[in-house]
Amino acid sequence: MSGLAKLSGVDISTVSRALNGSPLVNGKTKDHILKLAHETGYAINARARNLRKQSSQTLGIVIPVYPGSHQNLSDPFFLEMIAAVSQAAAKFDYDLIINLPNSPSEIAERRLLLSGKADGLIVIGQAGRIERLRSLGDAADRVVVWGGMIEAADYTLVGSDNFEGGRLVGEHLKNIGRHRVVFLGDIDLPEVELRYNGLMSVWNGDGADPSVMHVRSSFDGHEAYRQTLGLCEGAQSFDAIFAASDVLAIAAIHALQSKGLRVPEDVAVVGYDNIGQAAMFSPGLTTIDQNITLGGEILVNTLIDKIAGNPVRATLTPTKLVIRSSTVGG
Amino acid sequence: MSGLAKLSGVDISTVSRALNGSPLVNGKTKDHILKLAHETGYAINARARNLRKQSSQTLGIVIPVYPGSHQNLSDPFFLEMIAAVSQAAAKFDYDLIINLPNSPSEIAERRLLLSGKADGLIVIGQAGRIERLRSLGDAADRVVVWGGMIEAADYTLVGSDNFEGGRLVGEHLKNIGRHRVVFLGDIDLPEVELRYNGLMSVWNGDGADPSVMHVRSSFDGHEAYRQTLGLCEGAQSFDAIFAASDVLAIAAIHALQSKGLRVPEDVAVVGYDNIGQAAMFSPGLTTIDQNITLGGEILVNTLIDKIAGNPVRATLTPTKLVIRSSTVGG
DNA sequence: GCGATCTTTGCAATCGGTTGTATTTTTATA
DNA sequence: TATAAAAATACAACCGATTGCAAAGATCGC
Repeated sequence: MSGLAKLSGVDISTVSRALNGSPLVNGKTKDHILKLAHETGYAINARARNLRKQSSQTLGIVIPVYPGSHQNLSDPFFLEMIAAVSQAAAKFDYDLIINLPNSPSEIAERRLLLSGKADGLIVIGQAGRIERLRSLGDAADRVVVWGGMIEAADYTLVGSDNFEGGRLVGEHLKNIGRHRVVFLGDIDLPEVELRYNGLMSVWNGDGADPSVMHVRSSFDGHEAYRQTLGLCEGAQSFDAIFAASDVLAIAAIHALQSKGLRVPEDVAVVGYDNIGQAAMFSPGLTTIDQNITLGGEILVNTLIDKIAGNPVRATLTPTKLVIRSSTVGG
Repeated sequence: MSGLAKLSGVDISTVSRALNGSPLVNGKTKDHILKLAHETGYAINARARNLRKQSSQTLGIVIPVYPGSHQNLSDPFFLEMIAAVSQAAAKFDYDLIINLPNSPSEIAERRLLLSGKADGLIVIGQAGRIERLRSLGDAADRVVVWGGMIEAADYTLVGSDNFEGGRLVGEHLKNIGRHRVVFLGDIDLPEVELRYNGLMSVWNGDGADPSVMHVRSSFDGHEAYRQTLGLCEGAQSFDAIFAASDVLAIAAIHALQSKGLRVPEDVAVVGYDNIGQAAMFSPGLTTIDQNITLGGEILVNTLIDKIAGNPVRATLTPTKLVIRSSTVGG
């Protein structure tokens, strides 16, 4: 910038104003400076600007996938969320720093904020970290969490309507006459519990005689595979599986087929997320679409609002059922 | 930091040295400062430090997925690569900025570098941007590209051995007696051309009478699906498909099955990448494993070497065939 | 016990912008 | 033409760390 100042014969403060489109600069002067800047390929030094302006035009996204968490980053859900958030942030000229903590206790998230590397943080999922999120203190002003709506949260939450998602699945299964449903997932996780509650709500109080069995599985496909095999070997009969994610559903289908069961004739299977591959794989997967792209946009909009000091409240994004007859037969 | 200086009664220069483990500070003084820093939750201001040190401890990763590129970020390959690079960078205490250019001509990559937001750049894939990569000029000192080894590249390349990958597939198909092979992909892309060449090399000069047909498809699953349908309706017969990515292979399988063809009895299918879901989906997919995790590590190591001014050269990561009998029948 | 040497600490410049305020130049008004 | 108002530009402080160099304090040898 001092180079540009010398070239154009004005003070660097004028160069700075010209480059930032300030109305305090004469039109001709501004054009001249802009031309020189273009010719010399000048780019404003972000480090200096960040220091002076006390901001970094960067958001952080925290993906809680550490060794031993039984979920890895290649779960398409996370990856589609990263894409959605990145694209939304770009619209505001924000860059995105991605952070994968190495352990549940790591405080890399706060580090990003306190050190000023990021102006705000998007945390994907609250499982196992609710306490820590609640103790963010003033840092909470610059954090938005993706997750199921829970009472205990005093931080800003954005998430899809997990209860409604579960309800839609329940309704659909009921419509196609399935009554012995297995819920595959870990209901200790807030989002999963809400889906389970939604499923259960369908049969509340009516005369049917459904049975819903909970089979616990983390979000790891291999665990779901083993659990489903065990299920097949057990005494309980069932005609449908509602899995807490598409990855789990696909693993379950694989396990069922390896036991000679037909999908959907013997067992209907429904997943959750509608990941990009869900439609492409065979059999195509019936699932709940969380609209991750919209979710990412709302996360970013909400966070930028918070950074600007505007009050925001928790947001639910809509949820819809995507039926592919190959897994639910109807 | 000036706060810490006041608290501990020393100059901020001493605080700085203590926090950075300089041997120029008395042991007791250092302990005292560290204790205070811990108690007050102090974190070094990265903005100021970056400005002064002329570095940002941040790498950028550029994923060339723009509207109209017929490939979207949810291709698990990209996403697994992001994970691998992010984890490798974390080992060196580097953060990772992810950049998704909006158009092929966008210069966001240079912007990250010139503005100092990133110390170096990892570019995933060189398709359609070879010229621009070649014109990086001195910026090339801080750029590493993931892609197939091509002569024209005067920038640093890291990639898996695409020729060998193609050769392994060809050999395998030959071993199981398939001779009318369809190559599904776009051989105008350097990486894909190498895979194709590897495939062709298997039959060079020997007495067999194979036919290899090239069916062009971008990396978009829907296009591969349509192309495969067209193939089934065409006059040419074939008993194997080698697809340039797992996403394409899965789409092709889906298309074949919708036409009543059996995989692998009628048509064997092989993919490329070994994405995490490849093993889980049914039928499990035979494919080439590029070892993305290792690739990500090498990318980061190489880039950090370059940033440090060390000379580096192009690197090939190994490639291996992963056979799942459900798609190749043997 | 005193100069020489080694530790430890402080001072001040620096990184490259942004921005409040002062100053100069231009334009408008009387 | 003199003067007030407006526009354009320059000056200088500031953001919060790092680091070369000078200075102060501690230790040592003789």
